[in-house]
Amino acid sequence: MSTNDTDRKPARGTRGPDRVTQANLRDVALHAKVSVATASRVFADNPNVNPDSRDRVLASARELGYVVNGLARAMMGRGPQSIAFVVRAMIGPTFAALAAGVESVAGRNGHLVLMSATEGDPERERDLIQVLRELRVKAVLLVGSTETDVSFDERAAGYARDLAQVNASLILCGRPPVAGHPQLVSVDYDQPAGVSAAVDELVRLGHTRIAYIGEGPGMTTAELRLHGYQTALRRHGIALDPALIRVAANNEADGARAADELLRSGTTVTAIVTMTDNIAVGAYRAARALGISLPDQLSIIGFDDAPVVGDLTPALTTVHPPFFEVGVRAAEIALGLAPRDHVLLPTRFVLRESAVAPG
Amino acid sequence: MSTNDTDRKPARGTRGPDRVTQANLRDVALHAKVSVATASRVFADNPNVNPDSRDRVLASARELGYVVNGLARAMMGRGPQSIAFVVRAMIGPTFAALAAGVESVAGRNGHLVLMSATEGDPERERDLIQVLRELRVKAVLLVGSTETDVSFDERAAGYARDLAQVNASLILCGRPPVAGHPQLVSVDYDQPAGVSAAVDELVRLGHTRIAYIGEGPGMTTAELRLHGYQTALRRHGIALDPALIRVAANNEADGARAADELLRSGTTVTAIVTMTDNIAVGAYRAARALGISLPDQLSIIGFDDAPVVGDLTPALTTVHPPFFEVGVRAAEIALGLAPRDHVLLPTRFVLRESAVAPG
DNA sequence: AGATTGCGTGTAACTAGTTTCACAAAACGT
DNA sequence: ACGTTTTGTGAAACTAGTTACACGCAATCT
Repeated sequence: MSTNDTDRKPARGTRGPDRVTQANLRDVALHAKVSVATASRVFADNPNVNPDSRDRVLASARELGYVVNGLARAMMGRGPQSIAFVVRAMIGPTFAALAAGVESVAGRNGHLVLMSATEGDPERERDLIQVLRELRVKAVLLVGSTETDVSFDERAAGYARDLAQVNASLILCGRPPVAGHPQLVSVDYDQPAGVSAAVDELVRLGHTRIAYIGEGPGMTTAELRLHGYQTALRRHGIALDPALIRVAANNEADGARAADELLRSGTTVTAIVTMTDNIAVGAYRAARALGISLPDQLSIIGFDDAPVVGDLTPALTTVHPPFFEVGVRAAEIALGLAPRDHVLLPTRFVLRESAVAPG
Repeated sequence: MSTNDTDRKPARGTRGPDRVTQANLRDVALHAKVSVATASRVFADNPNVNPDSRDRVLASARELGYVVNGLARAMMGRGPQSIAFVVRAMIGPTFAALAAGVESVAGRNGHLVLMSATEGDPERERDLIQVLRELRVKAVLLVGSTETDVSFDERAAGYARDLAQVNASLILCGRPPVAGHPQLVSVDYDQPAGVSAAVDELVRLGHTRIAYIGEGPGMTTAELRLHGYQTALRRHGIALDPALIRVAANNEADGARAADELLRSGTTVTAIVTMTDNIAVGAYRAARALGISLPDQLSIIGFDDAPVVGDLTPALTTVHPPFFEVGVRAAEIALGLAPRDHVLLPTRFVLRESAVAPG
């Protein structure tokens, strides 16, 4: 035994010169005069260990500053697993609420959450999923609106296949199931229904000249919300007027620009439904700048129920999407706590001051 | 060789019955008729590999559906490392901006970001850091306001020590350095200076009865911002009136409650500085409800420059903290791209409509 | 008393990679 | 043609754990 002892240099690994080599399980076992197996059992909370040995191992661990190597553990399929949260950009309360929902479930169940942003770059997306696959994450949540073209559908199906290879799953959050690939589970909120509810309310109030401002086609959220507007109007027997549909990027400045153009176009408009609260705020600005009084001369309804919009003048009527709940449900599926079925959560229409009967 | 072949059962590991065992490097090497060492070199992008062997290995890998095991790699100190982002709660644009800053740096440098919430529970915080330590993260960013008592300071120093043991570091974000532990690096923005700038502007406009509404003592952000108010008043030779300092939780409803009590207390108040925009929005509500006209009868200045507050009526004057930049700088230190020095970033005063000369 | 059960433990074989070292063969220089 | 480098490769020893299996010994059961 003593030969074996001297045989082993104090720091076996010949790494960096300054880096004090970390004590490992072997060192602890040796110091506690037990086998590695017994030492391992102590840290794995295996009950079949003599209390005496356990104490010696724990004491040695403390003395040597031993910290279990979670990576070695993970390799054996032990220890906490992780799920990945992949989003286009970490922006705003939407991201925060979704992330919080995911983390709350993961945290409660001893899982870790990896968060990454793709910046909309498919190459980065692909690289990221490759890395996550190598790290054997349990699931990848692909969060948010995505391109509506087939290229995304195929990409996503490829990711799902690749992930399945390592027993991981892909879950889409905040966008609907992919057309040709029903096995690709989606957790979404009913975006068209949300916008339809807004239109319904305006029609009920007596509006017929209802405009829509939102992003142009290409992304799921843009198309779904526009679609909600169109189907609601059709359902009410109101003809779609192309002059009433305007394209704007999802920010206040461009929303203001689009609203300004719309309001100065000469077309009669008594109400505007916007794709997002951001655009609605832009519409407020444009209307104000043109001397249009809100809400009596123009009703505006947003979407997202962002913070503070309820304190605008007039308080913005909007649609509240259950972002936190989407995160929760997606995480539950990711962890196998819920069946792998598509989920479509309802939105809540929030009637405030900005929608009234036409003047 | 054929004996060796049959000797190995197709699925060596006797794991779950349905789970098709993953091909590993040995399988690939065998299939490509090279040694594991050579196969390893192929995936490690080691140039000393015959193109012919490389092709055979890659072909075998494809055929067997081989995915490098990143966990095994990580154990060897290869592959992507990760940094952890630990926050009290994943709420609002503050969290989002900080997270985005961290992720942008980490992502660009091939690192992964683990995000977790403590919910303010020190036990969960401790467990979390233990897990992160075991997983050999490169750094833990402890984000946001923390308790001001010594218990936190000691806890944090303990975390730093524990993390140092595994060559990881602790970085505090959005709170100042810990008093007795200067080695504990902090990345913060100048919170007192931000509030002071708000007070300075109000004094310049002619206000002397300037109230403050914010959280009570106990957390760093609450104390720093209040302190900025107090020092600015003192600097201007204005006596501190305890009746002008009100406590409110950081939300609109409680901000409204506190503002209501203040405005109905009989004390003269011509301006309110609030700890956060949330509270400022509550103050708007309370003032409105009491028939006080904004901004001519009452100036209000917030802090955080949350989205949409610039579109309130009147547009909220506030202080813009560089949250994204804080995240960036913290991540740079975490990755060793910047020196381990304390960072204190400036805030930007955003003058809008809610602060005017007293009526 | 003899058989049976069960606890505690160690050996050795796993998890899946990387890397050092030695050694051959090919390429290059004289 | 001969020595020297370069290149490519494989065996084996590492990274740091877990765990199946066997075995000794003590406690309980017939």
